Amino acid sequence: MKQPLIVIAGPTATGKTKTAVELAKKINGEIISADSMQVYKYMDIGTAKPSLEEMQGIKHYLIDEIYPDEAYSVAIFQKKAKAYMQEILAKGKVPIIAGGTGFYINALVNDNDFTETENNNEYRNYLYMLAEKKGNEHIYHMLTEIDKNAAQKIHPNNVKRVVRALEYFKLTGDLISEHNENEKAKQSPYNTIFFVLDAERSLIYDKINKRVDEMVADGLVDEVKFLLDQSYDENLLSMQGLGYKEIVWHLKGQISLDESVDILKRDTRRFAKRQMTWFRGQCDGNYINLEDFDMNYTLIAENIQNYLEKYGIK
RNA sequence: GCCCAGAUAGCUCAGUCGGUAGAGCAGAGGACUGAAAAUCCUCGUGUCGCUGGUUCGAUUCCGGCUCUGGGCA
Repeated sequence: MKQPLIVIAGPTATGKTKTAVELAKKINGEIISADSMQVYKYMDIGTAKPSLEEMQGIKHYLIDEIYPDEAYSVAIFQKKAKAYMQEILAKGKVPIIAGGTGFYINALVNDNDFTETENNNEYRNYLYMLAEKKGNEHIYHMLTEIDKNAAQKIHPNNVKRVVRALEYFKLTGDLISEHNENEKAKQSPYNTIFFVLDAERSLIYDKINKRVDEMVADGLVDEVKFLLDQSYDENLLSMQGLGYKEIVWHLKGQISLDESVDILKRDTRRFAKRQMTWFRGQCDGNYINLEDFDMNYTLIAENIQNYLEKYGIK
């Protein structure tokens, strides 16, 4: 019997956190965050991190886990999330995965293999330099010679992925295309029950626009200023998050606050769209339309609970 | 009231020396397997303000009207 795994996903600003908390209260659960930005300490407003009140006494994992200059990745997420799942189960509670980073969720659900390798930033930087100097086609051609199948799937302009494919070969001696195929063919070790929060596009965009305004009113600019004052560099991965890079531009005097807010709204809308594409294409989820429940998260959680009971999961 | 300029894609505008039109932005769709809030790919038909006229044919020329700027009174 496979272990059940409850996932609550959906685009940004749809209320994943609220839903997860309400559900946790009902089924004696604890929440593991699948979010690539809420892991960072000090980054609260811009990541829409739940406050202690909003957590309502439910324990959350992988929130405020690391400092903004520490490394984080799918592999780290997966490793930690798996450990926390066991911890929660050992307590006799139910782990609930909640978050918007689809890539992370997939890695966990499918238990993808991330064999340990050393960091090799030198080679990575070398490849970037090559792309810069000789053009994207140059490193793409290198990939064609090593791993034709991978090259076929990656667009030459997608330098990031071309570099990763080359790097993967350098580090492991294996072809990334083979690795990916093997991982895709794998059966998930879990009995995953996947819920995707959803709503009319215009409604989600509306919520995003409002939420960004609220973030600014709540002191987003000061939060970014604080991070910079703590000498967290603007080039850090964490500082590339939505709401951080845009405000940095403003603080550096490149654009007005209004402009940065408009760009932030737009980029967040685009992000939500990408999330929806991901969930649509990658995940076999049960869609929950917020409007069907009048945005009432207690009702939504109840609905999820009923579903779980119906299928004998909890 | 008079004069001038404009009225074209959701927005800002280009253009058609008369043969029903195109950029940027916004937006839409997709990819993704150790950076993923990242990275990358694809997508442009709209009563050319309304209404008469000239013409084989008008968004394009001419007249009138409406609206919006600016100027003069």
